[in-house]
Amino acid sequence: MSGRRAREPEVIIGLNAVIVAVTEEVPRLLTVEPTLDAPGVWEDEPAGPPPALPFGPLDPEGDATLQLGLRRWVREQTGRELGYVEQLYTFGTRNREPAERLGEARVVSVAYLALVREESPSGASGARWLDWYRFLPWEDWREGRPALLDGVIGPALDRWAAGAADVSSRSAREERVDITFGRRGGLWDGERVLERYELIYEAGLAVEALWDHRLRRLRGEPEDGAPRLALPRSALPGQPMAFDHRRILATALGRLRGKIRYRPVIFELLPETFTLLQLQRAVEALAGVRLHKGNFRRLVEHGGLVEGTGRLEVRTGGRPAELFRFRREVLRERQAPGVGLPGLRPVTAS
Amino acid sequence: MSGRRAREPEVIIGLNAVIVAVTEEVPRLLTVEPTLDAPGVWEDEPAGPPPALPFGPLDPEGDATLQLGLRRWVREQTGRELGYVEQLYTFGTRNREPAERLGEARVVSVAYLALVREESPSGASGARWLDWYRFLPWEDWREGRPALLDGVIGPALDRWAAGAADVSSRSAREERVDITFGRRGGLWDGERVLERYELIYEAGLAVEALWDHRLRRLRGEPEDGAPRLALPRSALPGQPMAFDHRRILATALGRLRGKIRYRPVIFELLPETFTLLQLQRAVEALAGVRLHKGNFRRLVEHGGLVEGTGRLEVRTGGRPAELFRFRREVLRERQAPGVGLPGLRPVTAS
DNA sequence: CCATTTATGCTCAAGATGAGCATAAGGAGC
DNA sequence: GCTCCTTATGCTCATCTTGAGCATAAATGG
Repeated sequence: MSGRRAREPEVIIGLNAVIVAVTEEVPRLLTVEPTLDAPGVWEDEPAGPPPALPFGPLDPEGDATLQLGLRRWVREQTGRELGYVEQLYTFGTRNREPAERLGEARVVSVAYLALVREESPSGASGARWLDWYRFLPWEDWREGRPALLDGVIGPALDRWAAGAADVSSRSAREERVDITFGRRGGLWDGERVLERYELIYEAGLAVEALWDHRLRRLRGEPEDGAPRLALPRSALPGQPMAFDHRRILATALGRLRGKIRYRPVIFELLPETFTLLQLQRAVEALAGVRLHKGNFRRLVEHGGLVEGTGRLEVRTGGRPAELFRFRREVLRERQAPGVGLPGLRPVTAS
Repeated sequence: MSGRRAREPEVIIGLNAVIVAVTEEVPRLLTVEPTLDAPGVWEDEPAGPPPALPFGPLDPEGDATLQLGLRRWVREQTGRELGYVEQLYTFGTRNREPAERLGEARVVSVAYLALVREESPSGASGARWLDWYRFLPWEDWREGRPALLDGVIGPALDRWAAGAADVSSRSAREERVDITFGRRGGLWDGERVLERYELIYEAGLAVEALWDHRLRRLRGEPEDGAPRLALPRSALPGQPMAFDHRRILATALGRLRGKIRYRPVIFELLPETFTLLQLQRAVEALAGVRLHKGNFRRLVEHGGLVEGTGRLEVRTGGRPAELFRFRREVLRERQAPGVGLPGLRPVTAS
């Protein structure tokens, strides 16, 4: 077997958590200040180091499973006990983490998605709940098609496609842009969040490309030319996150949007009882689109996903609404109990 | 940060590949003889060491990404260049791998799913293509409900549920069995493959439980009592695989069944052109159910997933069939182009 | 009392789906 | 050539599902 060395190079398993809550119709993300020091990488960032996802290393001797390791350090760092946790993806690209810059070790990160209910400010210092659409603003279509798409992103993607080396790679780029962003008669697919972020990154619309290049330089890696940003820093769409954390966030959002369609995970984000509008608003917050009220109600009520409690919520701003709860029995009745299929389509009127 | 030690314990990243092909309506899996030696673990196996999934370690210095590492050693070991590759899941439970038994290192395995077309016998020694339903026979409903389910598995699951410590944990077990295996009016959900395997493992229906326990003993781990098999070895459902590879296979099958519904991955397994029946048989092989011919045809033709070539296939055994090809344009036309939604439902008549 | 807001129930057309039937066009056996 | 068998292909039809909108109910704030 080639490539193996007598002295094994060291590997560290990192565990990243995308901890999500929905409050006041806003999908929020628990962020921290980046803990691993990365001198020089963010030195010219006007706002200081960008927000990072919570991170902790696996204890290879102490943690019996990866998920238990994640739960352990989230508990240690925030005092919070996680409920619903699901593995997202494992990121192993070299030089993702500044720790690698020192030649210490290869860092492979296993990212998890956690859904929590309450939005307590959290015990950790520097921890903050932030609207996740501030990092991926083009994903929020609840107020209509984001102006960013036509004003900033579209033209930059066109320039990127036009800048391809030859004709065939140009048409490949064009097709990729069309499919990923639903252009030219195509449809916007809410789940292609990661593909869109990666395209935006490649097209020079993400500052992270600069930082990544700086890290590679600091480590003396082979370079394929410094990336050029397509726009001045202040005009780039969305706020950046530390390291490759925006990519992880995009993975989480795409996965979650898919999952609410066929598994009742949305209830992990809601209180025990809720009105149907609260439920709808939570789904809309994740899906990033507005839904038809009557049809949504029919979907969840006739679909057996919820049942009324008989109690009323009076602080609705209008007629009082019945409080509903999740109906567990649906798990054995229906094949893929979730909201959607294909119900998750944008709506014109409410 | 608690739990960290001055001298970092070693970690090895393993890369596992579930390499799948469909030939002659049989979904096949590339297996090898287990390479890591595990003395004592399979000593009383009548048939010798069980088949294993191909495995290779990540080269932390040489491999720029995990997927490139996977592609590298598959190329090195089998001479085969992989096409479609998708990350499946990362398995990090302690003592999964016999290498850990020696106290050498913690092994964390990133499993990948690869879809290939041809079924060449492969260059590696000991490599074999095996029908994957031999490992998970209860997942194949193409010839009707597997007799195994009522004859062997069902009663054993009932005994397992009845053996719970108290009433509430018993009813929890019962509910889990009902949902996972679609009992008591519930529906069989083809995608819950992993959940079913895990239940079968817990209920003492998988030999792997014995091996795992043996490994823990050899390492001097805390034991929670030797697992008792629910049946004599020869009566256990399905053939075992080495280590936790049957679990990885179950993960792959479940993921693939889900994916064919909304992404056109099925075409990765077919030749450039194919008849509609070949396409249907391939889908059935993965989904494990028979489909309605007319409706399937309507789904893929009207759904714009395929287009006729005008050429005919004559060796059909009946009237010649038109050869079709995948229609790439569907990627930009449709939201989730795949076979199903909800089309993938078993059928009574053909 | 009225405008506004949210809740809830209902209708209706269009489209998708499940199931089956009928006919077409090959080959094999005689 | 004829019959039977096999697979291909086209079509129907009842039933559900979905998208969109309307009407009424019940709260609040002026």
